[in-house]
Amino acid sequence: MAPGVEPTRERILRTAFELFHEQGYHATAVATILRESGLNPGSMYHAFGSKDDLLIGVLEFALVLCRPAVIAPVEAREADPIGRVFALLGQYRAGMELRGCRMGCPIGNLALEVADDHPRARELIHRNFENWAGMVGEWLEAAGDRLPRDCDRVRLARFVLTVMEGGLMQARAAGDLGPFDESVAELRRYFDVLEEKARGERVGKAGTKTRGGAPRGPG
Amino acid sequence: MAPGVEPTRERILRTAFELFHEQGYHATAVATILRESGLNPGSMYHAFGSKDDLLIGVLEFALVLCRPAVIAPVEAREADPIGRVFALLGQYRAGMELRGCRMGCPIGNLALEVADDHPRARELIHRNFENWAGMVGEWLEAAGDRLPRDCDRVRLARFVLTVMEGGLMQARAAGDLGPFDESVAELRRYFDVLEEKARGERVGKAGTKTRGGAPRGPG
DNA sequence: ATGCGATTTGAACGATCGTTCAAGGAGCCC
DNA sequence: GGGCTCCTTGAACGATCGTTCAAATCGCAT
Repeated sequence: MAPGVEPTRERILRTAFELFHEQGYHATAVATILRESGLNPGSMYHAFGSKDDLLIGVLEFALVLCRPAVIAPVEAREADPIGRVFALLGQYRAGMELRGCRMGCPIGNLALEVADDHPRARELIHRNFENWAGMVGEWLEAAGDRLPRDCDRVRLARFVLTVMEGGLMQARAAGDLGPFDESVAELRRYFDVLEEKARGERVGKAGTKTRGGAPRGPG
Repeated sequence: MAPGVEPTRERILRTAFELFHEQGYHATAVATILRESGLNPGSMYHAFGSKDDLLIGVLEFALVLCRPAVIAPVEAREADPIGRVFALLGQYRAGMELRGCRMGCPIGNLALEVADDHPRARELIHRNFENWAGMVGEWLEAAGDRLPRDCDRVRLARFVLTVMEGGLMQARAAGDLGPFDESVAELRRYFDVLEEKARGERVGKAGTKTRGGAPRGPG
């Protein structure tokens, strides 16, 4: 293959991913995917047995794409683990703003449109969510004692996803980022409370166990 | 019209509402709506100019249905204003459980499927959300000084919707109510914190004078 | 050059999509 | 009963849907 020429399979996947994100699964015709990717039916049906198979491919594609395309940019820009959570939310916000409050989350959209009818797709959507939340969970683990001892990091990470998806949905319906911003603000307030509680736990611990000093650990 | 015979228009609306909820908008064929409602194309196109018009009708229908079908049962069962919030979430949970973690919220589904392409539908979905959150907001207002003074009731009501929609989405993807329950548990914890803070404000107010700024009048 | 599997071409298919409309009741006022 | 309006009937339409496949072409080892 000549350099710079995208392999057929990936070209279809990328095009389909974009179109599913823009229009949804059912509203996207195979003919449109072919036109946008500049390919013929036979090429697509050589790579994917059906439109449903293509959907599965797209969801596997998204699973692979998540860390490099979504998580890594945030980690590059923001070092603080809790700061990263809100930087991630800010990144989705920026995307929505660019697109005029349209489209939202590509996985979330498919979740509500196809999860009930395509068992394999449902499973992959679930894994996309778990993958996303798992990476946020790593950040929350890294936050260490800045979060309360009894705070379930995995659960809190899923909650971040909950707030993001719910916020994006309402922002899209409103045609305005207000509902998203307000949801994130409530989440921020929740995190503030958690961090404050953890601060209390640290000074209590410092008094009885280790030497006194700054509540924060080593930089 | 004979008693007990449902008017054509309402029969179509109810059938379409159910099918849109079960299968989504694009996946539901007009022919299916006609079959399920036992009507002919001409009857439907006499009442609604197009499938898109029917979608609008369904969203107006849902707007009217919200208080009697969703809010009223909760208010009948639970008297405590904050208890009502979680009773409402419990009601959606029960629905999801009955349906084997399928379908989710009928409005939320349409929000992600059609909001971008149907401006009038987007507006009505937005009004459905605002209506729902407005009623939850009334409960939060009624909670009076059980919530902190600086707690924006309207914003918190939208946050409840955010958590519900995000939780339903993940529960559907997981095929399990776990993610919904965990999201609601985090919200419960948030409410606990807010209520505790409000308790602190109440004893502070009863004892010493509050800090600067215009003190609020009696709730 | 030749042979051969992998890939692409693009016309064509049957099914289903949303929609139309001439014809025919149903109910009601005069 | 006649006439008018409102509503229903159901066959049929053109468009578009996802998909197929025989033929052509490409990539490459021999």
